[in-house]
Amino acid sequence: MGITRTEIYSAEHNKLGSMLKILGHPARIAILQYIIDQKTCICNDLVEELGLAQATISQHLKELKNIGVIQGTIEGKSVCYCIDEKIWKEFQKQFNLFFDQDVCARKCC
Amino acid sequence: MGITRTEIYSAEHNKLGSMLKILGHPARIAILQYIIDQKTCICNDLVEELGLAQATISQHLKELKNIGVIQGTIEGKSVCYCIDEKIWKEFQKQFNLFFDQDVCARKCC
DNA sequence: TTATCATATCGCAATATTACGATATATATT
DNA sequence: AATATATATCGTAATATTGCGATATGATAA
Repeated sequence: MGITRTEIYSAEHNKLGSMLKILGHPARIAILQYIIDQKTCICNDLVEELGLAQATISQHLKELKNIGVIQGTIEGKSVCYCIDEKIWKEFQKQFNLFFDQDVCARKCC
Repeated sequence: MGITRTEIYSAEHNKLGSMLKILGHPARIAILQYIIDQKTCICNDLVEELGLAQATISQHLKELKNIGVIQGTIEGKSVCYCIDEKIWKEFQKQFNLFFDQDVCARKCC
């Protein structure tokens, strides 16, 4: 136990689930918001901005990179992060495909 | 460590984060999809449908209830679950408010 | 009342996540 | 070359999550 039984779910549900899971942390939402606000890439302003340790920020950035919503390019001695617009919009689309379904109950509730 | 430092984030980010976190599990997505498909309420068809133990399904249902996306009403000896349309749409709206932001990078990437 | 369903809760083991200090790596500056 | 700066990775402690068997609860049926 303790391990999610991904083998019993559809690929779509696993994919959507893992994307939502990664977004489901306030630090990662705050990081995304900061990147969006600054428009341009940022580096370790995040450490000061959020008040988390540098190692922790780096770890969150890695997870966001893993699902593809951000990308980082090396800029001199720092790294420039920005939103990957394509993945961002694709994810939003998938989310809305799920949420646009008719959720009206028939019998009870 | 090990505990998410919610005190350093805005209420909005914490709220959005916890909603996304709960949705970020394939079992809970599969449960929601099943409720949507059946339109009417269901009970422990989910145990057969998903192949998870009854205790596990019950726990996932509880978490979905906690964030308000589903509600359960007692129907004789079983419980009728359905989507709470109001919360559902409200959450979709909050999600899209976040994702509709202009994510275009200025300088690099 | 007793038996039988349906669901919830408890307790626990396995595993995952979060956070951080320490250290590694890689580039820029002196 | 030596130093400084920015970021990544490692190792680890604290905590959270997942899943399940066992048991409790609560309603219906016999």
